[in-house]
Amino acid sequence: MVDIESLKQLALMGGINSPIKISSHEFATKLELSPQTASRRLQELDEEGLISRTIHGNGQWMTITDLGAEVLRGEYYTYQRIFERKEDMIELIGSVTTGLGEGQYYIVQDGYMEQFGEKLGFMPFPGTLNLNLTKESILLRKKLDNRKGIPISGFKADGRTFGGGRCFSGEIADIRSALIIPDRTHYPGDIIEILAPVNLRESLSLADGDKIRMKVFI
Amino acid sequence: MVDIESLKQLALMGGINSPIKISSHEFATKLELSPQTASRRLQELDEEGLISRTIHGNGQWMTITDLGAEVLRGEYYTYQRIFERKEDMIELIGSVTTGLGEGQYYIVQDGYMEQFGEKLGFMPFPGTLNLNLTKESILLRKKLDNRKGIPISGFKADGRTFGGGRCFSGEIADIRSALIIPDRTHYPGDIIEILAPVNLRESLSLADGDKIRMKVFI
DNA sequence: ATTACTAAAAGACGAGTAA
DNA sequence: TTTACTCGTCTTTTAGTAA
Repeated sequence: MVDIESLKQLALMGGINSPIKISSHEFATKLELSPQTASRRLQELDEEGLISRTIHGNGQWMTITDLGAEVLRGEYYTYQRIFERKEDMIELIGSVTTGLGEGQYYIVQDGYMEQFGEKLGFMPFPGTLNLNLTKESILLRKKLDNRKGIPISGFKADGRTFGGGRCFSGEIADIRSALIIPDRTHYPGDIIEILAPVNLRESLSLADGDKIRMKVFI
Repeated sequence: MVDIESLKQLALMGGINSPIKISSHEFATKLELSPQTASRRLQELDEEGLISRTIHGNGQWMTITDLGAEVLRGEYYTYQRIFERKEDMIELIGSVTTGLGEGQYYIVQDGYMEQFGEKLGFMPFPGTLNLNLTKESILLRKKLDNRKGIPISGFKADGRTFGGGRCFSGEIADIRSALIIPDRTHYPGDIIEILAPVNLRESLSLADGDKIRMKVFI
């Protein structure tokens, strides 16, 4: 179990962008803990790669690593999910289908992955799950057409252009996931592409044709 | 220490607005804990008044109480503070002064209090701390004039009208606080009114004339 | 003053069990 | 099936201490 509490405290002290100097004793006071425990917690965060430290005789300088920031951001997004849960939530139902295999090529691009990590709060498994929507869901899905969603910017890399798109947060069988809609989509409206932190096909033991429902927050 | 982890999980399951039915075993699975521990954690949350339950033979219905939601929201705002920390932060310096005593009358109005709780993430102590700004700080404060801040809407109650205003989150001596600026202020620009979850005068042992600095996120 | 070790005290967990 | 108790075990914390 990650000691999110200590990490959060360090972030509040400003350690997320720049190194901060702090002694175990100071830190202990903040957390209402003994200096020994504070010291040990910092050691543990260090060992887990969530912070990096340089220790001096009179304290230690530390920064929250990218990994640490990612953990905190994930936590932040969890709360966002709790409190920003829109009244409007649609439930799309569709059957699992095998896409053109293009999805993977696109989403693994650094230019996309970075944005996903930052804006969705998770690093997607490098592949999308495609659902062939039912007729009712196709109509429901259209609601998304005039929603902003979470914008993903286009970029240039390897001498070519990658287009932008929009994401919508959601859940599949309680797994946090996101629907991604490219701005210039080549898919008709009856197929959706889904990102998740895990391989949904494996995690949920899905095969082509299986029906599954996805909650989408709009 | 509050078991924020369990509370968060319940919120994710939807317990924040409506009662949810769940068994210790289900809950244990989610949290990767034994049913015994899950059961005990729910008991504790109940005893602390963070959730309320009605227990049946085959599970229990529970809702997160207002107190519980407040705790979670506080957590949410903490992360907001970490991640939405604006580059722009100003530090206002001023000396403690006794206001006209009007502040209290206004802010205790339900119409305001509800908004404070929701938008600031804390329930303010029913009274404001007034600071008489230094010359430099008066200039700095003007930066806020063209910032949106956190809008507080006006309302009608008891047959009269209460005006709106803007708040700016900040910190005084590490205590989360907020500066409040009424839309139609009667104060000149050299005095600011500060809200905090505690009585700042007492907590910080302040007397009139004491100099103190407040960080304001703009 | 630090950090961080060891060992004792405190607390959390989960198996077993009753209702 | 539940919830929730007791109790042994394991984990975490803190006091004491060294560097």
